Amino acid sequence: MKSKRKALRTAAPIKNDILHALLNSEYKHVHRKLEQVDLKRGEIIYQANQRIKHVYFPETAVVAMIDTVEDGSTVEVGIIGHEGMVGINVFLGCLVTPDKAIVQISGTAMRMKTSDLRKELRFGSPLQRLLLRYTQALLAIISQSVACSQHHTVGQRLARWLLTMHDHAESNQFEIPQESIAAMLGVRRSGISVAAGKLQVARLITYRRARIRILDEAGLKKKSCECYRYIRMQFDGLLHDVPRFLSG
Amino acid sequence: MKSKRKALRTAAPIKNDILHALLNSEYKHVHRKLEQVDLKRGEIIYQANQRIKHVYFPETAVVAMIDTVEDGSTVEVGIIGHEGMVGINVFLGCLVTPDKAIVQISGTAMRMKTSDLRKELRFGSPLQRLLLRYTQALLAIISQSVACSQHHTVGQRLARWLLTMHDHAESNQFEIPQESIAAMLGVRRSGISVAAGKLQVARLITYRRARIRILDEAGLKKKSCECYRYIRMQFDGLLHDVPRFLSG
DNA sequence: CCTGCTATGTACGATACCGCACATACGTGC
DNA sequence: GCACGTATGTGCGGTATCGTACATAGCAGG
Repeated sequence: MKSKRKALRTAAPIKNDILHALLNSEYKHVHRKLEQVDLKRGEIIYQANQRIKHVYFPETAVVAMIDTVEDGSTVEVGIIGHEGMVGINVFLGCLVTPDKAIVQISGTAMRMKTSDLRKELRFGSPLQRLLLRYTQALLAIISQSVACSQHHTVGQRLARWLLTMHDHAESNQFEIPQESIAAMLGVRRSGISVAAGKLQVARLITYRRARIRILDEAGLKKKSCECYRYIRMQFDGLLHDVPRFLSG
Repeated sequence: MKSKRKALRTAAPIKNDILHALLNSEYKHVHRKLEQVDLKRGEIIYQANQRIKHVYFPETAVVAMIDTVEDGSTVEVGIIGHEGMVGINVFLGCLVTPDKAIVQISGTAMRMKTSDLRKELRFGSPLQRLLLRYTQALLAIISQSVACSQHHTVGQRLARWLLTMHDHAESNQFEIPQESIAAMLGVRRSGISVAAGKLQVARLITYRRARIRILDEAGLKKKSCECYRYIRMQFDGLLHDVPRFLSG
């Protein structure tokens, strides 16, 4: 088992969980349609209502899905890292994306043409099962976001966001200006400045010119709303067959 | 009455859009697993984190999906009427529901055992395609709800909610106390009282002891945020093969 | 009729966040 | 070192909403 995986990895280390979970043979098949790309922070992968050309399986990159309302205000509806896929709408049968997708943390991703994904989605395939399950997690997380933006304070939400980003970055340091965080939470930049300032005096983070360092994860969890744990639980559930899920 | 209902069921009038969209032969097959039930306003169909025993295809009933946060506050994350199915998580491969489902408008629904649905979900079946597509719409609507609760006022959101409910109820009168509306929007009851009062003096609605009547739909649309149109568009898209979707 | 429950209207201080403006700090390129 | 663009800190009046409390109104039952 271990050696098998290792062998596969030496050939081509698979850093995306969905791709990694494919059976060996299936992956070998899918792999030919994949192409590795570098994604840079700020890069816009999808514009709202644009036709989707590729879906992306992030490896080290982290991508945010963003909704924009008529007055130009924005809010993040979901975050996608190595556990998921960007472009779930293709899987659900839609050719355009309702929201914008933007790279939050630079890194690599594997991408595949929309048409190729559709071909790979043979009914009953492991890939299809994995994507159904990922959709389930995404739905749960987005639902929780509705409650979160309605009931939790900017301070709580900032802590939650930092923790989630920290998990995805797999580093306790990453780069992002307050302006961007404000756009994600749908609040003023100065609101983030104040909230981040409080976390800083509490010695939970340091923030210096777009470079954030997490100092005290446990402390941040205390400041954060329950949504962090909830989101974490959803993502963790994807990695192993928890009994709540059908094994398929 | 019983014989009449039986006759109705065999004859045809299928009031749920998903069931209705099934090919004739497929529906005949599925139909044997369906059972019509009456749902009363306030009835709780699912409790959060409970195992799902049945999925529901509303006919005249309208059901809300509700998220509850730790301090007990609630918010509606989605609304399901004759266009959809309650229990989409089963379809996505999960045996429990993350949120509560409660009947908002009394009426009928067809229901099916979870296990039966899973059997019917042969890969590639029309039912599966319809549910994938419905999931897509649901995802889009919930995403929009995140933006809505973040950026729009209670007044706008109330107007949006009334319009959406009005569409689902297919009547310009329905019953619901302000307390429930407040729980849906995640605000205080008195906030609804004030906002509804404004709509009343503007002669857009009348509100008398839980009985709401829509007087001026066009006027309400003007007060409402864009989210109404957006949600409406998503639901309408389910009914016909819009080019954005794969016909597949 | 009175009683009691539910639904609604209203008021008021507290607060979180907004919109905006401005000053300051950092970092890059010259 | 200096200039400039970007990032951050801070302040202040304005407003939406909160939390709470209380009064009234409609309705059902005895």
